[in-house]
Amino acid sequence: MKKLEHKNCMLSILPVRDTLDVIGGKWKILILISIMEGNHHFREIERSIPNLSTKVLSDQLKDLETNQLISRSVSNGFPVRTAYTLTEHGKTLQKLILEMHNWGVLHRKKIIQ
Amino acid sequence: MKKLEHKNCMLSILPVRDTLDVIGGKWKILILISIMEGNHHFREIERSIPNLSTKVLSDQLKDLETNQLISRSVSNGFPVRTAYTLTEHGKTLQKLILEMHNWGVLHRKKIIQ
DNA sequence: CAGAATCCAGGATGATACTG
DNA sequence: CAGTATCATCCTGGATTCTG
Repeated sequence: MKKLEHKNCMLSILPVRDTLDVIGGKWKILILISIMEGNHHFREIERSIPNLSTKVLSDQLKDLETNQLISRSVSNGFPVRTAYTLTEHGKTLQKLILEMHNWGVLHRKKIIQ
Repeated sequence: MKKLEHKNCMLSILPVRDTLDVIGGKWKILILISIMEGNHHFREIERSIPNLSTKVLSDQLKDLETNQLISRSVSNGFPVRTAYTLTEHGKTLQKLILEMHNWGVLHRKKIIQ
């Protein structure tokens, strides 16, 4: 079985890209972690993450909901009260986030020195 | 121990962000995987990843080298022949990439249905 | 409180041509 | 082959204001 020239590796890559689409970017993981750590309301999440604007938070929450990582529930009182929580599917991300955390720590050690 | 209002979770988040800075974005992981799979020369890597332009590849390779994930060696012949390979540090990413791959597969199943 | 609507700037990305 | 140089473009992200 000969090795191909410039092997095209898109097949093995697509799932990785899917993952990055869903949790990559500047804010998505931060928002997920914030919710995991107990922040459930819009302003709560917003204030827990420095430099996060309302528009960006709003956009990102929609994406996360579309990808079924979080669910949104709205109270019927006034003022309106919403709550964002992780779905079961969202919870499957925790292991991956932990891995990313660990590697980040390792990398910082490696680079700083 | 009372739970804080809008708990600020930046401390637990910084390492995750480091990781995303290093391997996030549209191309970095694809390039790493391409090298892992046996593509070592500039044109080889370029052709293995659809829609990747030479400028972007060049930029990204520099970033990866700066972060000590890959190393670059140049032959003394003509035409010039370069080879990119994973460093030991770069290899520590393989586990994480595998996790991302697995989660991507899981997620696609979840969403498609 | 929860978010939508606008508007805007800067960086990331891309296409193409060129050099050694 | 292995890139660099330029220039165009897209798009994320950010500031601000406004509504229910």
